[in-house]
Amino acid sequence: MSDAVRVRFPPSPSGDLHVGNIRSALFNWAFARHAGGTFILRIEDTDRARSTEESYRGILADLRWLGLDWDEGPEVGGPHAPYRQSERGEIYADIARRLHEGGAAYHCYCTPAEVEARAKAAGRPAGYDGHCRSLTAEQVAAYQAEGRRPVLRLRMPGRPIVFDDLIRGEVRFEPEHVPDYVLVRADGFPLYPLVNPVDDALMGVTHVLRGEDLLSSTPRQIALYEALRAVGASTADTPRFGHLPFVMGEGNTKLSKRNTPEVSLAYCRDSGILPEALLNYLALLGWSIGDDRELFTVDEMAAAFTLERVSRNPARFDPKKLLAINGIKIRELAPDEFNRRILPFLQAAGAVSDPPTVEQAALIRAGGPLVQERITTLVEAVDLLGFLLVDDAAFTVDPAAADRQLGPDAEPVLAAAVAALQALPEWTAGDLETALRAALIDRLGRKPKQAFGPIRVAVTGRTVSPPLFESLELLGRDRSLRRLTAALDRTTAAAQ
RNA sequence: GGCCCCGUCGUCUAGUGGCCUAGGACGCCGCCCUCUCAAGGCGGUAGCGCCGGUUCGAAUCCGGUCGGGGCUACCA
Repeated sequence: MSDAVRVRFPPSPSGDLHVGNIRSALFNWAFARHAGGTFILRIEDTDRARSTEESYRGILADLRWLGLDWDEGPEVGGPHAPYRQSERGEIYADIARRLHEGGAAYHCYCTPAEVEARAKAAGRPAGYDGHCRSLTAEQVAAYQAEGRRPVLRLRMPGRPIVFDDLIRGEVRFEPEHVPDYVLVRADGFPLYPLVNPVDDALMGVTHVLRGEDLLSSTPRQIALYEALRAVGASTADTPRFGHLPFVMGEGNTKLSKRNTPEVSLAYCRDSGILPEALLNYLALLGWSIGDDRELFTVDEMAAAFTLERVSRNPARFDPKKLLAINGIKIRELAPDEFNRRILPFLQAAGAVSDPPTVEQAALIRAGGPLVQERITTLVEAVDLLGFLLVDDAAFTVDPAAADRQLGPDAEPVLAAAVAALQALPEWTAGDLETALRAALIDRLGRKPKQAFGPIRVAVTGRTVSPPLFESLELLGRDRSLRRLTAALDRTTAAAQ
């Protein structure tokens, strides 16, 4: 028996990946990479009503976007294919039959209502009472004559189940709290409590790292592993279990897209969160690298990842901190890389063609560094660079910005600016600054704020922009002057 | 209700009996820089849920209590 680490991430394709899922995928991935083990992706889509092909494709795309590569699973294959449970129906049917024939599981004809009624009548807590554990042939015949169809239940061992949780330590369950449970529905549909451990066993999973919501189902899975071995359906050792703390929403609420859109990976991607930032932030939710450090790459995380440093407390998801880390990661990008990353956002906004023209590419190359340190998410690059990239015909001045900066007061400023700039021999940031300071501050006596505000709005259309003189240089003499005179005309007209 | 898990600044965390008058980060507040917005620099705010016990000594160990969460399906 090899001691190589094998872990898995088993999402259900019934929606977008959210930060809770991703954190779980990340920890499994890091654990596998740290140990030089295998990271398996398995799609739990037995529930056809809730599973969609779209979601399935989305999950693969999301994991690739994040850079969490899997060694076995859909599209990459592996020795235990197929890795989609919807394609493994025969395997589950066979295992169920062997569990039944081997006596580890039995047919139960009780309806849920009957089970509940008996528990209530006996004053016991809800749960199955083992009623059908040893039915006689006559009783079975009678039930069948009634037209009842049985579910398959696992026969739980009548002893405490104790296991050493990798994160929480020893956890113990007494037999009366873990009743016989359903493996296969009356219509033959195999349930999660069967298929999940069966696949783990068949795929040789050695460590199960998952959310703590599954802690109380662990004794049932341990019992199933034992049953599988008892009937000769598997020789796999029971894996080690480790239960990760929850990732919760704000307050003490559950994670929800309603109050916190950032929990959705799709939202993060579309708003310009970097995958490396999302991963770095999520790593902090329930794990620490130590040494008062919290910025690192996924590879550094994998190198350092151990379960001893996983926390037992639930963590609140904090979009503010995600954004803070995103800003840092954006600033860490090499300039070319930064420009490459903002391109899709500029294109989506219609500011740049696909592919960009030579002129657009040059403007992005020159303008990128001006905005890199002033944005928190990549979409914001559109707001800051848009004035530079749009056609003159499409250029507009934000009305609120015009109200604030292009009133009657602005007229002399704009007039002086136009005059000074028309005469300027060299159109460079340095010369532009010298000329404008001389014209507006020295000669007109304006404060810098009052001097440059109107020019900024006239030229960029906004009160917030990249540094003014560099912006003017990039925009070029003709376009700048045209915008300044347009603004001047406007203030003049308004004054009359 | 029963069973299980958890409890350090608002939030994420460091802390594994003396290095803790509890460290870092985000947030927030103030100041500096400054053509806007950022970035950056400096400073500040704020925490061991509570009660007992063990010990020379407890955020750290034990018990209890209170609080939060999960599970208790023929969902996953």
